[in-house]
Formats: sequence, C-alpha cells, structure tokens
Amino acid sequence: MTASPKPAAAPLTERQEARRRRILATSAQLAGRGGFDAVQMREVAESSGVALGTLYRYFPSKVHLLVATMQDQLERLHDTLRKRPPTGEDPAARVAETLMRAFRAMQREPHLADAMVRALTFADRSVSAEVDTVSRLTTAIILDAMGLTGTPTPEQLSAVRVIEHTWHSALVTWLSGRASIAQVRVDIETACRLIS
Amino acid sequence: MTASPKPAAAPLTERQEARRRRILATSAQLAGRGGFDAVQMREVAESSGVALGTLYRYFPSKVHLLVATMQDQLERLHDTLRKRPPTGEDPAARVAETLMRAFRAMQREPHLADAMVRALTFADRSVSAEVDTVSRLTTAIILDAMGLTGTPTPEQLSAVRVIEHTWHSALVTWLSGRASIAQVRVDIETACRLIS
DNA sequence: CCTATACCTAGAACAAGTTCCAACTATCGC
DNA sequence: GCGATAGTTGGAACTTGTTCTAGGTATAGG
Repeated sequence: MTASPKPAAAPLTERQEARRRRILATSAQLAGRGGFDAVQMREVAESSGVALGTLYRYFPSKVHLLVATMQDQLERLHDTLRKRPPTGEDPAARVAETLMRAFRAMQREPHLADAMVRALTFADRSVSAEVDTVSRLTTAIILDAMGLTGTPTPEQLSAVRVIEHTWHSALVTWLSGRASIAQVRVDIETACRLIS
Repeated sequence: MTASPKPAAAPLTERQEARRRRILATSAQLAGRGGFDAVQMREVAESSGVALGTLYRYFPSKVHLLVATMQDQLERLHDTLRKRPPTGEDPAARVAETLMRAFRAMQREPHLADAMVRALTFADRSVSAEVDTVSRLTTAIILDAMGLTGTPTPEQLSAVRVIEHTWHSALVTWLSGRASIAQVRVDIETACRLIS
C-alpha cells in the first residue's frame, strides 16, 4: 500500500539491466534442464558472467531469483494472451481456457515450472513483496480473461482468489506426480464454476 | 495402489517405535519454536538422543520428517474432530467450520504450521507417497465433516479437491504474511460454496 | 555360550546456499 | 584530470542438509 519500505529502487544503468537479463535467462535455462535443484547459484553466476557476490546483490537468495524468473515468464504469457485472448462464451469458460493454456506452457517445460512453483510456495516472508507481485500479475491475467466491463465485485474477487489457490495447488500436485493432467483440468474447471 | 515399492515395511520393535515418537516430538517442538528453519537435522538427532545416521534411517530427509510430523498432527486433529464434530446445518457450513477450527489450531502454533506446510508444498516426487497419505487424511476429514450418507459423487469429490487446494494455498499466503486471517476465512467459505 | 545379522553410534566428509573480504574499476561531481 | 562513491570481482569461509565409514551393540538361531 505505502511506498515506505522500497523507495523506488534506484534505476539500473544499461549495463546493469543487461546483467539482470543475463542472470534471468541463465536461471530459466538451468531451471528448464533440471528444475529447482539444477539452479545452482555458483553456476548461475558463472554462466551469466558475473561474480557470485554480484548475483547476490541482484537477487538476495535463490528463491528471490526464481520468483523473479517466474515474474518474467508471467509477463511474457500476459503479452501473448493480450494478442490472442481466450474465445469462450462465458467468463468461466474463458478463465478456464486461459489457465489451461498456461498449463500447457508448463507441460512444455515441466522442469522450469517445477523450479518456479516450488520457489513460489517455499518463499518465506522475506520474499513476500516479490511473491505479491507475481500474485497480482496472476490476478490481472484472470480478470482480463473474465473480460468484465466495470470494477469486479467482492464476490468476484473472492472467486478469483479461490481459482488462484486452486491453480497453484493443483500445479504443485501435478508437479509432484500426485495428480494427472486430466485431474488438473477438472479441478480448474470446478473452481471456475464459482465465477458464474 | 500396489504394494511393490514398499513391501509392508518391517514392523518396528518397541524401542524403535519409541525412537520414532521421540524424533517426531522433537521435530514438532523445534518447529514450534522457529518454523522450518529451526528444524535442523543435527539438533533433532541430538535432542532425540539418536545419531544423525539413525535419524536419516528413520526419515530419509528433512522434508520426509516434517511431512511425517504433519501426518502425526493431522491424526490428532482427526481424533479431536471425531469427539466433537462440527455443528453447522448444511455440509458446506460444517466443512467451513471444521477447516476454521484447524486454522485456529495453526494460529496457536504458527511456527509449527509454517514448518509443516512449507515442507508439504516443497516436497518433490521422492516424498509423494507420504504427501499422498497426508492428502488422503485431509480428504477424509473433509468428507467426515460433510457427513454424507452414501458414497460421494464425482462432483462432490471435485469440490472437495478444490477446497483442499484452497485450504493449502490460503495457508501458504497467510503464513507468508500476504493474507489476513479474515481473508483466509472468506476464501475457505467461498470454496465451500462449491459443495451445495 | 557363540556367531551372524541387522541396527546404532560418533564423527568425518561432501554439497550447495549464503556471507564476507580485500582489491579492482567504473562513474559522477567538481 | 581527480578524488569520492558505489559497484564488481575472485575467492575463502561458514552453515546446514546429506552421505559415508569404521567400529560397537543387541538379538535371534544354533
């Protein structure tokens, strides 16, 4: 709400911005190969061409790094979705369609999904600001898919929150091999029934 | 489903059963003090009066240990609930009441909750059997609260799954300080609307 | 009693996340 | 150009989860 704890973080120079991108790219690449465990801070630093201390200056922990990676990926997804919005008839169908599309993206890169989702749910309070950003992005994506005209009602917001919970937790169960793809779909569709 | 990977695990002797209990008690105690990070394997071993190697023989990783701790706690909750079942009129209200009761238990021991929930969502495939046990226990608790007469319908099972997702994920957001107690209540109640 | 077997112990060793340090470098105000 | 400041580097050091080893102990079958 207030801007007190983070005073607008000094804008990065071009070189710094480039370093940051390089680090995020390396992170996504390593995560894509072997998931959470394969993202090793020394290797990220080395492959990104920065010193370990520098990596930690940019991302104060492995979890921070992976949550930032997720934010990065989500922004891409959001862009894609803006270009090709869901086509379903009612809001519930559009939200389900959108989430299933995101889910298919994760199926293409299950290791990357593993790294990001595990980091997200493992994050403690020290990462809450960053996790919150990811959460807001997800909410925005869902609200976009609903395509509502005015401000969402409190009931709609509650429904969206439950859908988001279901989304995260269903992903966790799928990633740990305890739920099938079909099961995830059903769960998402069930949660989406709360919209209408 | 099959019994192939775990051939009924040789029954423990009395001394072994006692060791196991001691370890779980220590785990819960340390977790209660400082959450996930405060449960350090060396300290668990020492306080339980067993060697580190023995601790690892009983619980092959810290996550295994904490998931087993959660299972232990859940069984206690289930017993309590059997003695004093929820009193709401309809199934949805009873489930919400039950989960809010569980939530209040967690509020009394937020650090313990932190350790158990973080372990549960961080668990990878190597722990899926144990996590599955916890999940089944949770499902049983919810179905009990619904107090249904016959076999649950597929729709009811889907609803229960979404409620369970919401429960886990809402806990995670509460533990990381991103949602208030009131918010968790609303989310649980919203998800429970899927029952009726 | 005796030994084979499985279990337990103390502790070293290893792996990866994180912190710290001393020296070097880029950059900005003057 | 010059000093002050902040950022970067390479690398050692520390922490905690996990593995390994060599030897000790309980116990069941003979």
